[in-house]
Amino acid sequence: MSTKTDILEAAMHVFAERGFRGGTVREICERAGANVAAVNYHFHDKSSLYAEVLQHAYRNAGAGEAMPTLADAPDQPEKQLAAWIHWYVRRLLHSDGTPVGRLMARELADPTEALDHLARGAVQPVFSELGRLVAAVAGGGLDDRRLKLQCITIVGQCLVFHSGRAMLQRLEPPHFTSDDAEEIARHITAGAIRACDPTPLESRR
Amino acid sequence: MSTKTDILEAAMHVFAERGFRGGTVREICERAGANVAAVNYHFHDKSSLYAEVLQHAYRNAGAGEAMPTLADAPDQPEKQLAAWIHWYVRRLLHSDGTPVGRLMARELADPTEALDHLARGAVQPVFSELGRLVAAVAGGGLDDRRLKLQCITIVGQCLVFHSGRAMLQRLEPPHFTSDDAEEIARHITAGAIRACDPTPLESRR
Amino acid sequence: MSTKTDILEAAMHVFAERGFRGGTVREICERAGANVAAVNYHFHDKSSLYAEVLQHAYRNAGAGEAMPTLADAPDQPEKQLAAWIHWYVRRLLHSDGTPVGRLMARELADPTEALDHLARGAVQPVFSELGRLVAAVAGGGLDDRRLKLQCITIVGQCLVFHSGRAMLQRLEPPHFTSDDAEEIARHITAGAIRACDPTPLESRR
Amino acid sequence: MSTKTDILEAAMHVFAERGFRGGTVREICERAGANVAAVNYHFHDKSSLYAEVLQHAYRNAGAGEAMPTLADAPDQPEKQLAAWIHWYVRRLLHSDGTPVGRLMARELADPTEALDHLARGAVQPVFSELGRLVAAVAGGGLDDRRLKLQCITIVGQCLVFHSGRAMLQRLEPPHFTSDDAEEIARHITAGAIRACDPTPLESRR
DNA sequence: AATGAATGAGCCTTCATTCAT
DNA sequence: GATGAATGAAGGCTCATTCAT
Repeated sequence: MSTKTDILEAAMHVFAERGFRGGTVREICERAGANVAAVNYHFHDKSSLYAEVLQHAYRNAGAGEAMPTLADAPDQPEKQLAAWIHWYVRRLLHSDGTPVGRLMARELADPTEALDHLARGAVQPVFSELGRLVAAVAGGGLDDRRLKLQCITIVGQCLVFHSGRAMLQRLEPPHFTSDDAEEIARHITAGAIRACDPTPLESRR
Repeated sequence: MSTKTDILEAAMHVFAERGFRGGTVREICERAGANVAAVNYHFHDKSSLYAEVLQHAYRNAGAGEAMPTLADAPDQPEKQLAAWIHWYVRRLLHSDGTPVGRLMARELADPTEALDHLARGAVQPVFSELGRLVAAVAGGGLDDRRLKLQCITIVGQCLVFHSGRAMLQRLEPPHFTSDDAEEIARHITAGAIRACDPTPLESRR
Repeated sequence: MSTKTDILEAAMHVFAERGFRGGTVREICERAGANVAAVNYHFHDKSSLYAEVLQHAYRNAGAGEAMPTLADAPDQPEKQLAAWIHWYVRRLLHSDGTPVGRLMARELADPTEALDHLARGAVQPVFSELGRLVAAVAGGGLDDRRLKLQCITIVGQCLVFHSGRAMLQRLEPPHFTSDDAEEIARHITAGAIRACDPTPLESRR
Repeated sequence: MSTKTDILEAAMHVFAERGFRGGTVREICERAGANVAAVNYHFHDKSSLYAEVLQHAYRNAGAGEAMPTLADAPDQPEKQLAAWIHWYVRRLLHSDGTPVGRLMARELADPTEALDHLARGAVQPVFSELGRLVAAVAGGGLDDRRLKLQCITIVGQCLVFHSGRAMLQRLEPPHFTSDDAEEIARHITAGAIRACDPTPLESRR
């Protein structure tokens, strides 16, 4: 049983680094210390292996740290939202263990059927929790549509530091790295809390 | 001269649909009605063709509309920032004809050397203009680092509606489409302008 | 294991007939009854296959007979030198089976990196033995430089009957063939022994 | 008419350096400052160009220095033979102008129909002269067959320093170069004169 | 349960040649 | 007389997959 797991682990890294097409069965098997035919033997297909890799990666993704929820401190929504954003940014930038981020980015650029499972299984709960937190911070001042917009833009602000990494490195010589996770999180949190202020823009003047 | 353009156009679509590795020279040439050797003759390389496709796509993306700049109305920075964001979101979501978005997403997920040229040549000026606009709106109230953070998060909020498209479709049944460009742009603009307010968060309470 | 040998054998003939550039992997594999990918699998490269072919051919050339050495009869250097020359000429002209001669001639006319290996691995020991024989016949009467000159010219006299074959056929209607190996060897030997005589040319008159 | 000559000249060098198969029409035309189609326009074929190149090369080959003949000094055959050998070695090693030697070596390793013309037109007269010189030195002491053997081995000794160049460089660190032409020629001459001595080998002891 | 050998499809590229101008 | 654009055939190589063991 060790061989199968070894291949899964090796494939995760290879696919993350080179993509589905770029990663070769030979490299995966070499890295796993297995035979070239092992992939076809254990997973029938390169595609099937890839699907299992995505599942495996997502299952092991949240292993590191528990997601902060509103339920943890129902009376301190702003603090919890800040904690959530910080947690999310850290998760994106510190890709120490499993390279979920890269796999995810590739999957978004070139969706396969594996994305469906991921959406429902792994992303949905995280996104729902963000919805609850934002709603609590806004205190009911946002309708459903604006609430969703707000959640998406928060996620977008976090994601850009990961998915736009390659471009940022080429754009801003003193670009942001994983060391700046806290600064980034504070910036996004501040913007998010202000945006939840139901007061219309004009009346603030 | 038509053959070269035909190949460029065909390659743009093929690369957008299948990626650099997945797209084959044969398919490109077939689509362009040219010989397999034509790519080599006109572009020397598959890689070089890809690089030119990226440049071509990015340049022709905003071909319809000129980018709003601060210089167009120096005394109305907020209006110009709003215009810029609207322009940028529209550009991302209305990919009529040229599939810039997919090309860029793929390139970011799996950078090739073509990204270097693109960053310096085409992206930098757009990003710089955003910096000028945000600085003007903030009225000097932001230091350099916070200015950059703000620019990146604005771009991130726009991008997520495009790059996260595949996920949003699977997450929110009434998801946002290109028809909602204006609503999205308004939301992002509002947040951006509030974030430029130099008043500390606490004092507003 | 048969496939690998089959390919080696087929490649030897194809390369001998068409040269390294002219011989195609496809033709080799067809001749060996193997798949096109077999070359890559067993030899990694067309070049590597070529290198192995050269070694294989040179090694199997003298397979029938062992090279005569001075050590075989230390007190009869002239007889051993004669034997060596006879052996060498026969080896060149009787290319039964392995076409070493053509391979070598091509390689010399258009050296590849395979020549380096060949020189150090296979040719050096043969040439060194000739040096020992000539030195013994000369009885110490030749300095190092003249010794080397003598060895090279002996080899040259043998080689010309093979490498110049194509020209000799066109020059001398009753040209020399492999049947004349013994006569040729005797002629060269006689010249070589006279040349080893340390007496200056003039004093013999 | 300049273009045609330019191509001929360029092709001569390219073919000498890379061989017939290795040299590309494109490189030749580039070097000649002509269009890619020029070769086919002026010579119809790559093969036809090659044939004309060989002819051209041989015609210009002896341009440098006149061949020493017996007729120049009928009473000093040894001196003339020495001069002839020296002339021949120099011609082989000093490939300053036209690279005839390399073209010839390639042609020998892989004969085309062009070799027939060369044999009769350029090589035959040179070889015949050598025959006359050797016969004169031997003073009638050699039968026809031994005479021919002797001529061939003389040529072989000269040739090996050119055709075996690549191997000699890899075999003897202080190998012989074109600077050593005179030393080489003296060595070969000495051997040749001794070999012409009709006295049987045994009687010299 | 697992493997080393072997396969066939397909890819990028090169090259001599042709053709309209 | 000469050329730039375009072609088609072929070549080396890679890769996922299969098969006998």
